[in-house]
Amino acid sequence: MRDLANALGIEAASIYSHIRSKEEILQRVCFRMADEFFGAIEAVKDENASATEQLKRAISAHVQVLTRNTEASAVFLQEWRHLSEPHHTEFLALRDRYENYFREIIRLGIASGEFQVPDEKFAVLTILSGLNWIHTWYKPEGKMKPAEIAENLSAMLLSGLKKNLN
Amino acid sequence: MRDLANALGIEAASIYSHIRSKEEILQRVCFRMADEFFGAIEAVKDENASATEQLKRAISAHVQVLTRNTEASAVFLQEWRHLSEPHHTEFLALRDRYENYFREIIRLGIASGEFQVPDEKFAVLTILSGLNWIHTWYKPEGKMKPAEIAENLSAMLLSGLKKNLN
DNA sequence: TAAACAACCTAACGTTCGTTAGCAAGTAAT
DNA sequence: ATTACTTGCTAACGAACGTTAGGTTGTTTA
Repeated sequence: MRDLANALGIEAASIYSHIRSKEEILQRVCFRMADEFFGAIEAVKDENASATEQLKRAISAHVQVLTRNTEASAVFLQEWRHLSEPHHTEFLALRDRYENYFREIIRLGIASGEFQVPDEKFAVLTILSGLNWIHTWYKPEGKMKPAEIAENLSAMLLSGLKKNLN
Repeated sequence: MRDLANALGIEAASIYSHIRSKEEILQRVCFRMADEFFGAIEAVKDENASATEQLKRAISAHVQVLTRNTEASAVFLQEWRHLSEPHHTEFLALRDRYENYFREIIRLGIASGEFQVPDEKFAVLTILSGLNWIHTWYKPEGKMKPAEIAENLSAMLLSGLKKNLN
């Protein structure tokens, strides 16, 4: 709190004119980011597109949110564990719902014959882990732009490392 | 420290008969795990195998270490940031060296025509992110065994989601 | 058998933590 | 013009933190 106050140029105690507690900050960051992720993914939702196309768009949306808010994303991805009840439970429910977006796409892709996957849930976890690692190395001033990152990720996750003989 | 002492059934102050400081525990865990990872990957090293085979073995070795030490792995993957100098710098150097193992395999695979990759460093990061996410959901009593996890990960990372038309 | 050491204890240290109480000044609403 | 609200302040609270000092007891080592 004293560090935060210092960064704001005010006294630690003054923070409490704006928030009720330290945990409230955590809650706000976590649930605002959840909103951002849902907003982004819902904006690119398109029932008529192929599973491949849907997945590409979802990945792109996710990467955009992640790179636009690197610090809040780090909190969202790592610090939600420290949420107190009932927020902890609520957060996990939201995360599940978000994962289900991806799961639906995978399911659709399997049904349409586009995808071939060892395990559905496992596939989603691996995809999201690849996406969620970005915040640890992404730098806005780096040479790889968000759109390019999304493209590369889509390529790797869809086609893998193996040389494509098409 | 008091929590740790409680778990050990002794007083907090008694811990200091065994260690110099709290940070020493962090250092020991981090560098012991680094040893484990290096040991595992060096044990499966085989210059004569194909890049595909080498990558599969490296992934398997990594997953084995990760699942055999879930809690220490969490520390190794997340808490190294809190290492003080010079250990912080030393740790990063080790991590770089470890990533280079994978990078070499990718390079080899590109040279041999086995792999096709948008960006070499990016590929390694995505692979390792997929591996290092495991500790957040893996349960020894779960139905997916380490060997199976490694196999699924290899399949996903090598071939991607797309249906293989071989 | 004496000395050294290991592993624990109790008591307490100084610091940092999140937070509250109470007050002052500026701004907005009635 | 009075009231109420906002945003900041100083001072301080109790709790928790990592750690040290100094002592006791049992086990090794010389």
